[in-house]
Amino acid sequence: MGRMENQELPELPAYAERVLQVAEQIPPSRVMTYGDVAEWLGEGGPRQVGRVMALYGSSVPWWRVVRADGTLLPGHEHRALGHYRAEGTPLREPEGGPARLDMRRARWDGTDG
DNA sequence: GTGCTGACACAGG
DNA sequence: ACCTGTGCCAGCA
Repeated sequence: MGRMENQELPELPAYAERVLQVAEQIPPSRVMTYGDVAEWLGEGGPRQVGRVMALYGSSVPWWRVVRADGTLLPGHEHRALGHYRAEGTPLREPEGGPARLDMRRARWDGTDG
């Protein structure tokens, strides 16, 4: 047949694959914003990265890709917070207020050092 | 084709 | 600190 049946995985858009690959590189206790990922990739924008994470993010450490203001994902706060505490991600937890990421300390610029 | 939506970002008030 | 409007861009009805 003139057709490769080497189709082990569902076809993932190339861009989505790159986004997920970046997400996997984020070290524990660190985060990148959607915009950071897009900029690091040099392609797409924060909304496109957000779409990829919404559709395919479950296969990578999704809690390490966050909004720029450090607020937690609505509907996933509890799960995300569990991960942050477990890996020691810098948080700001005001008394009686919603926990947020301390972006100044947690943000990772993509350089390993 | 047009218009709305969205795991966003930023500037104002 | 919070809310609102605007810019952004791909996907979808």
